[in-house]
Amino acid sequence: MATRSTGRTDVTRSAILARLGAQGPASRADLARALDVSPALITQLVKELIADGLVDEREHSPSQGGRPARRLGLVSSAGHAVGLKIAPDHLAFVEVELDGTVIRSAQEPFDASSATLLEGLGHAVEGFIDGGSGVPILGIGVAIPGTVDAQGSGIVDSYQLDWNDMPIGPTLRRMLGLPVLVENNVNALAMAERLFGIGRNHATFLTLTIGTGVGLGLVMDGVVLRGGSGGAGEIGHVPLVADGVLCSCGNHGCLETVIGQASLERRARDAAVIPQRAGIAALTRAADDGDGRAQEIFSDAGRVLARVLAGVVQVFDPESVIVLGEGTAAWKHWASGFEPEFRATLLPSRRGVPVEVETWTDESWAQGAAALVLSTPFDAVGLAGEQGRLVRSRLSVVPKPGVQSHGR
Amino acid sequence: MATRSTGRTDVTRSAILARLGAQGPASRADLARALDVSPALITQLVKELIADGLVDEREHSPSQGGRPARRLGLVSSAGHAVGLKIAPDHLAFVEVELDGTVIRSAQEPFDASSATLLEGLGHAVEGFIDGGSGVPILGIGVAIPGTVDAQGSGIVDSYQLDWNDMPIGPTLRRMLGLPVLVENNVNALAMAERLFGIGRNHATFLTLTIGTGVGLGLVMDGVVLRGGSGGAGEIGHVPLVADGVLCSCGNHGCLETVIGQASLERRARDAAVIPQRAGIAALTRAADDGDGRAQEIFSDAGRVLARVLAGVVQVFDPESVIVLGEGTAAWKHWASGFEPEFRATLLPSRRGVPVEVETWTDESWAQGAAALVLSTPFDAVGLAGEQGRLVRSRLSVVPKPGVQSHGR
DNA sequence: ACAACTTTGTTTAGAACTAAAGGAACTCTA
DNA sequence: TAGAGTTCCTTTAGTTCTAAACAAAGTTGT
Repeated sequence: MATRSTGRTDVTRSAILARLGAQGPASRADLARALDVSPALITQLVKELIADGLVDEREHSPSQGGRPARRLGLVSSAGHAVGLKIAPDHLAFVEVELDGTVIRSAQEPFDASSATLLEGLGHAVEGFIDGGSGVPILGIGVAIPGTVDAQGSGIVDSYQLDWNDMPIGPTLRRMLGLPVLVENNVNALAMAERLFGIGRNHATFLTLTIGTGVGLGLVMDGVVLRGGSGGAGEIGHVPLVADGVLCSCGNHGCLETVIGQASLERRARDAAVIPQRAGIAALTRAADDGDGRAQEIFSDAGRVLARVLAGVVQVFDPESVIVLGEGTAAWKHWASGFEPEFRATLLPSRRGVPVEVETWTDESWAQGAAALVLSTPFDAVGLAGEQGRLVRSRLSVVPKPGVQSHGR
Repeated sequence: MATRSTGRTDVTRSAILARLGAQGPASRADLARALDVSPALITQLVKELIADGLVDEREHSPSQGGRPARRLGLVSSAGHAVGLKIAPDHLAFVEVELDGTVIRSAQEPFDASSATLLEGLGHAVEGFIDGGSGVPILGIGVAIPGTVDAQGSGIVDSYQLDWNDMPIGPTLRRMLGLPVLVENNVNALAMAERLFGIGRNHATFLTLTIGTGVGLGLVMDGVVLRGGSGGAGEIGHVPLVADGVLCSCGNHGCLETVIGQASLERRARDAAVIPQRAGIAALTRAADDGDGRAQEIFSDAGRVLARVLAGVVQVFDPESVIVLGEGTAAWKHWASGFEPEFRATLLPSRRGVPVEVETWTDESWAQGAAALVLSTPFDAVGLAGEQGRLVRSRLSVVPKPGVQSHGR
């Protein structure tokens, strides 16, 4: 859609902030090149940003053969973002600085099927924010396992949560008076990866998330692809085995029925590799301890995944694949099956595609959610639309540290 | 990467022209909405465009409840584009108007392995242009079966043509003094589809091309995706059969070895459905004439294709799939296997994805190539880069009809 | 037939941005 | 140690675009 143009809001001011936050300190000249604007504009905007207390001048970087650059850094405490991950039985919160570093985090039980879940959710977020540092909150990012309406207003369909047209975005917006960005959890994670993770160095990559299921995030030319109806990346339901096991989606033989967590656990239990009541953690432990049968379960899954993912890499042509999720704890066991099969199945010209594993923590999902907020100043027009503009304006208006003004 | 902004060249002037060309006449208000600029700007730029003879005012459209709109139309003869398709043994040319209509076309034998192929190519294009209508040529689009360097300068690698780092773009640019845009043929076709075909009504869709092989074009949010190294859409080499038939790519059991033209022909010959020396055309005729064995060969292929394509649709979430290529002549036979399998394999929420067949002519490939030129004013910064800017400037400078000035 | 409403198109002041030219601060070469 | 070359940053004048207010040309309701 003939991408936008000038004027209206100060997109570039925010782009500078986002760039400094995401990529670390940089000189004015660096910024001009990176954002593809004239040095003149950077000079002028940086002057304002310094006056506003959002940016400060740091040390000189060594000369590159000419006048040495004066590096600029983000005053990362100038604004914070909150990330929220919604799971069927609990909520996970984080508060992060502009550069993505986690300030604090929390977990809380939650009942996604409760009749009063919307109020409960709102109060939980209020509670988390109130316990905060006093630094103004720019917005709330919410990661959900499911799909969001295309307009990005935050109305959620989720099979896992058993939600249908659930107005998460509108409700939180009304209760909190803050910008709220709702997105599929896998896409949110891809966004975080692009801003703060390995993806920082690639414009076009795939994120593969291994958890209870498998998911795919598609990032092309620096943009997270959402598909026609916000449902891109559903690799878990790629058809694999004709007339295979019945999948939760109603079809038979989806990838998830073969290499999903439940499938691995069942296989392990049937083979008595782990006790009947044990789960994936026990299986991972067994493999770590050298149990050959446990290792084989993972490497078999790796081989299957390899062929499917090779197909996607063939079609999508990414520079890199990044592996994420709770399941990465067992990745080294997956890899023994995955790696040889993956390489052997790729076109010769793609065979060098790196597969990198990102370190995973309990807070990673919520961190991904927070990245939704921090990413908004980045898109010129922006998926984020109205909410993105609100985040931008809050960022620009942020007062000198000290005074707070959340809500409103 | 923080999409660009204002200034520099008159991007929007060209966007107006492209929009009018691609979507037909529209009012000023329509244009403002479509291009996401202010009505004020449209008023001003249209004034200039009318003065330049590139746009004219047409009839009034009926009122929508307020002041009726005065529609604007492109003076489509204001500039032409040339499209060139390169095949191993021949070249196909078309000259099109700004709205994509074909003015004239030509074919010419060609030897892609000749030592003097570059000069030959240049002279062939010169010959075609010189035989033209006298309307200024905005640029040359070249569609090749292979990959182009990421910078878009037009250096080609092609297995089919047996080319390695072949400087098609630089050579033609030097010989002709015109903007030259080189792109993979499948991607060029996707671009044409987006500008002038069924894809006009969808922002996010797949094009499936069936010819000697199968190819995929990915269009998301109106942009043709090229992948990290310009090789996106290689569905022909998705791994399908473990330890299957050896493929030209060096791997075994690629999709192409199962449903590629050569494979169908072999199967038909082995079963004596067609004579030993006959090809796909004979097989199609047999199926058309009611030969059940021929029909089954196609429907079997359709079933296989359905499962692979369902996987891609799962991952990519397009609004629509468009089928193109010489092979569409037999699509109704493919479809009897494809349709039921495709629907049954998709997620319930995707099951309604339309699969539409575009009408196909001998000139379609070259028309796709020409669309490369006509699309350049559309991208804000643009894949097209330098060449796109040149096309834009030629479009703006186009004189009142009459005077010509190609080269230089 | 008149006001109220809607949509289209135009004008004007001002914001966002660029290009071009030049000053500032350093390195390299002779 | 002087000049030539680089890279970084700033200033100035001018372009592209927006926002806001308004004029134009219709439809609809009473």
